[in-house]
Amino acid sequence: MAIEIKDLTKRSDNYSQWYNDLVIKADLAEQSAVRGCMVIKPYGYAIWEKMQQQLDKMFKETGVQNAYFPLLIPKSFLSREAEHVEGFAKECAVVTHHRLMNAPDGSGVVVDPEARLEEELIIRPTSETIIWNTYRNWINSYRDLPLLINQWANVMRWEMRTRMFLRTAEFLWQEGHTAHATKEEAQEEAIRMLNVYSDFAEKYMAVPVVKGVKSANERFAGALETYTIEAMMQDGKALQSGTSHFLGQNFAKAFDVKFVNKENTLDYVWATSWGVSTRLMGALIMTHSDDNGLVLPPKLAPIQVVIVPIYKTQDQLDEINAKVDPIVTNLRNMGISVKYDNADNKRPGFKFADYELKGVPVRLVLGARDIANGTIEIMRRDTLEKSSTSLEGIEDTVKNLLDDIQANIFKKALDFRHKMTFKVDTYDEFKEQIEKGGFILAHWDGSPETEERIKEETKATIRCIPLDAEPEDGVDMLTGKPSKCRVVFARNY
RNA sequence: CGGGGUGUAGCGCAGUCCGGUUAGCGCGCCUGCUUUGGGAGCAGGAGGUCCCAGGUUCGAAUCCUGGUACCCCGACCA
Repeated sequence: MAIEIKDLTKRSDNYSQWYNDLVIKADLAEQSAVRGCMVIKPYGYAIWEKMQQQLDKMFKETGVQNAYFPLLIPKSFLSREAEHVEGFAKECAVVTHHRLMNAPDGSGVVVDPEARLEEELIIRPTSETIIWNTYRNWINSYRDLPLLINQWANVMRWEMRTRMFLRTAEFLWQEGHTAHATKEEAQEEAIRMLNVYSDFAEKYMAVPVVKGVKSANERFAGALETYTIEAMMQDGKALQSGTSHFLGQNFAKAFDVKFVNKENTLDYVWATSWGVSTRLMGALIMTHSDDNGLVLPPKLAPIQVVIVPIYKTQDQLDEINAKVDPIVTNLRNMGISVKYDNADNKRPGFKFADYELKGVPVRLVLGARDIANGTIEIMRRDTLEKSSTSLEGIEDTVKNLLDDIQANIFKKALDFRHKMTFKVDTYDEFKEQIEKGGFILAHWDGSPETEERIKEETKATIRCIPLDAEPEDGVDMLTGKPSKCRVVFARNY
């Protein structure tokens, strides 16, 4: 397959264009023919699969099981929970007919007007309603609880403006939906899953996140409490990367899901839902990448090590092949994914640039010069540093380097976030700083009106009230009313 | 739904103002030779409904009318 490689837009010139360019040139995804939708290409999907596998493993370690629910939701389900329908009604795709027919004038195919559905079906924007309608039949007694279910699915939200991975009309995600006997248990579950997400983001994606709780304005439609992990992109904007909701008894009441508790009385169950999406791909790309292309954390890179031979003759290639084969075998036995690219239809310089663009963490280069010296060239993608190292023990060198890169890119991102986080006490300072990007820690009086006004005037919203926020008495920078801790303000994606 | 912009080869574009050879350029693709330690060079070749419909004209990618698609900036949102 031909890959057209041109220079990427520079990050500093136009951050959004750089991002868009990168997604396309690194062969992750492309715009589809369908408005606002995206084709995820094999390389992009391979990264998503690595994410899925790890998340799925982490979910199962907490006792969650996978299941699958229908794509289509009867319209009436959506209106059962008032806030929920209010939150999603404006962005739903609706199925109204079930049949096509040949146009009477022979111009093609038209919708058969006879085939109108009695009740329209909604393409799920999220699955709370259809799942809770199902849970009514699954839950009778406290012995059926907790019910911990996750589904991997696609959902559709008819967004006005879309950006690849960050906001597409259709996206892939997982949504967990749990039912519990007590309020406390459900709240614990919501926090537990938030911690799973933050562990995944920080330990696997190498993306540092702030854990927190959303203000009422930013809360999920139908939730009593929404928890979030917020990451900072390289342009200083925030990206909400995962959410976990404590839903109280709202959905249980809307769908009449009752159980008999230990005291033999009937009660509504307590619920949570939580999800992360292909948006995490956007977070991954925007957090680490540079002007040479993608930088992938070793733990999620589909190819962790690429080996490129340099040769003039077939004899030289044979000799290099013989040296490389055992290295490939040894690395694979260590659980490291390796690509030996000895294709002779591309020159080494092209391969170097191409694998850098694709974010392969470690590159090994072996040529006649190395064979004579018993060395091999090793390059790390995060810093682009090259060095010549002994061929002896190269497997351990690679292993250590992968670990080092994983730690280094996390540290780099965390340092950046610290550098771009500011404490601000006056509204004038706030307005000045928000233009420069970053997270702003400021006091807030807790009222939706104040938040709304700040949003209108500065486009900044409260990303979250950090869970680990230290109590600190202060006053709201706008209203002067008392505040007990600082919250995180930022502009966001 | 407001405000801008663009539809010309697989991709990126010039040409349109001021109508006139066979519609061009770069990248990619195919063939051959030479190359290979940072995105190869040379030679040859293939590839077009100039978004669609109608109009003006001897003649339309170019002018006029209508349509359509997509992109960017806002509002909405993970």
